[in-house]
Amino acid sequence: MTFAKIERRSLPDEVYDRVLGQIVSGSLTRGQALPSERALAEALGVSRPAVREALQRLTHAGLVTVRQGGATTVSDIRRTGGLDVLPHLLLPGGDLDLAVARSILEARLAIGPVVAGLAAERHGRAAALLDAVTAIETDTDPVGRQRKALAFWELVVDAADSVAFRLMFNGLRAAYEPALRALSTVMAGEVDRVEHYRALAEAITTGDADTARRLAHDLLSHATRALLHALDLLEGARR
Amino acid sequence: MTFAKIERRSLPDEVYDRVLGQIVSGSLTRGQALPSERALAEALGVSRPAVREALQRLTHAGLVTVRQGGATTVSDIRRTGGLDVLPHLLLPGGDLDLAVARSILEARLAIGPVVAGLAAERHGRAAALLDAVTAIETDTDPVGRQRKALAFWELVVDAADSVAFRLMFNGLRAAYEPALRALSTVMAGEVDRVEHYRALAEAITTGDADTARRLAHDLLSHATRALLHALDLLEGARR
DNA sequence: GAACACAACTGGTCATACCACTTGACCACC
DNA sequence: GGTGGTCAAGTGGTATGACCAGTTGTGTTC
Repeated sequence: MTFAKIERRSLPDEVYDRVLGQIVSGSLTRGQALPSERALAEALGVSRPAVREALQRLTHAGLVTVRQGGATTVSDIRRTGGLDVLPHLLLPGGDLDLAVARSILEARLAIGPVVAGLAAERHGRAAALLDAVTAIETDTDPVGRQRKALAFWELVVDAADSVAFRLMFNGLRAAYEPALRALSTVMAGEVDRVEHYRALAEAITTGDADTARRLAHDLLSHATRALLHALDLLEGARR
Repeated sequence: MTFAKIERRSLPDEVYDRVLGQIVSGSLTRGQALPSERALAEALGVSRPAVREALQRLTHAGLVTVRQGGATTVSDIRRTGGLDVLPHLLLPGGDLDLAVARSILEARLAIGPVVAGLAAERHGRAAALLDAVTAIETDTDPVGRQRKALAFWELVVDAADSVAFRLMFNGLRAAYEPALRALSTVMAGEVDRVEHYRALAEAITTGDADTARRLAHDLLSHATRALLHALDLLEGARR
């Protein structure tokens, strides 16, 4: 019997999720006006500062446009949103959006090999990488393995010494983490190939950038292909 | 004589920038405690709600950790920050951080060809892309040209039909835009090659993914090389 | 039709009060 | 010595009300 940390939810966070959910689900569309802060506060049964905090957060996430004296309007997520919206697009209403999942896996596939190559050029630390591989191997739970794989990639992206890739990784990880369980079938063929991770760690620590790129690509393309295959099956079932 | 739009700066935004500046400059380091909301409000001569809004924003940007009843502490930007921190890292105190600039250009170089390839597979719209190329050609101002090139790439990333890449593009653009002038020397060799953009638009609209990838890589690697060259010169001057 | 004034409404900021939680100190009990 | 309980002081979280700043629509005047 274990106890998990209790997740605290502040009122502005609840308001943020409510409004964001309406935007993502399409109930609130681009250009549409939100109720005033006062009206929203009354409707949601919270104070106006709570609504303000949520709206400011939505503003900085690029999801709404606020004008003093005027109505707050919904922005075009794709034009102005940032990576932190991605988790909400991936699991709208709790179900996996396959197109979003595909785009995440495509992005990983584009970035992973380059990051691995840079890490090899800039020399990752052998001990930490091998420890991370062992951690993947040791964890037999599908979700746990994915977490361990993420920890491995965190070390790789740190070794790449690129702040842009590092911050991107943070955003992609944040998107992916809520979907670990939903994606575990698709990801199994990747995270179960421990020897591949080990070889990648080896290539990085010996500075073999070409091999690192190739191995990373091999490793990451499996899940992308599995998802595309699942998408094809879905398309087929639809006809 | 033209007039530019007056940029409104809210008080919470000013507080956010103040605190973020301290974090980015290293005056406030990882794990360090910030003053309480009340103390900070008094020190900055603003109300507590303004400070709250700024701190909540810093929290959601992954830059500080707030605990009810306890002190707000500075987080590790690289571990928890998102892409929206990137502009602040690129131009800390107004001067270009070359390592950050390099990482942005490396990221572009990794992503651009893949996005171009996807756009070709998924067929970008010819007219819009060619209009965008004409806009690049027509604008002779170095900064303006870069803006037009960004508009071109926006069309490309839209044609790629990948929300993950699209949102990433938004973040990278936001990082890059404040540094257009500072980077214009490095970028000139790229944005001045209009015929290259035209060929890329052609490859995308005819669905030639391999050519699109190659052209995108050629196009984007120039600035990366120019910057690396500048970095080498700086290294040499330091010895 | 253009310019102006005004009212109503919106967002922006502040002050104050109170609640919820954390931390440290101290005490009691086993 | 270790555990649990209580209390005070300080922190963040929330609400209310007031007022300021900006926007929009309407009516009036020229």
